[in-house]
Amino acid sequence: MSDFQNKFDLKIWDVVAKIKAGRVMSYGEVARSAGFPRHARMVSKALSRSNNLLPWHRVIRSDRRLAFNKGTEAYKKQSDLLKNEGTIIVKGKVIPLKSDGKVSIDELLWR
DNA sequence: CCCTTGACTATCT
DNA sequence: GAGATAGCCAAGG
Repeated sequence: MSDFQNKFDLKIWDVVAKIKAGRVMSYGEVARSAGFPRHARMVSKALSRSNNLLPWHRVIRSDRRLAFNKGTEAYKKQSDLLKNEGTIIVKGKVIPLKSDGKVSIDELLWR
């Protein structure tokens, strides 16, 4: 394993581990938050290399769609994990929760 | 080295 | 909104 991967993975995993249930972050946001701007694509690799004990399902694309292709097992698994913690998905897009933990009615009606 | 590969993004049509 | 397109950047062949 390269030196880069070692440091990168640790920082990325650290950020992802701190995403609260019901909340999500995009690959780019995670990368920036970890101190690696422009490394969104690397985040996915760091996650695939992880122990799988972290909330990897809370990391989605910047347009709020899941990164996997609809219909795949991975897609189904991720959406299940998200739904299990109260997050809802409408028209393929993850609806963010408000700070009080409830779904914004505006977000719902808007689509 | 050069080329291809992504669990990506921002910016046009 | 759906495509296409051009950046992005470490890894692996």
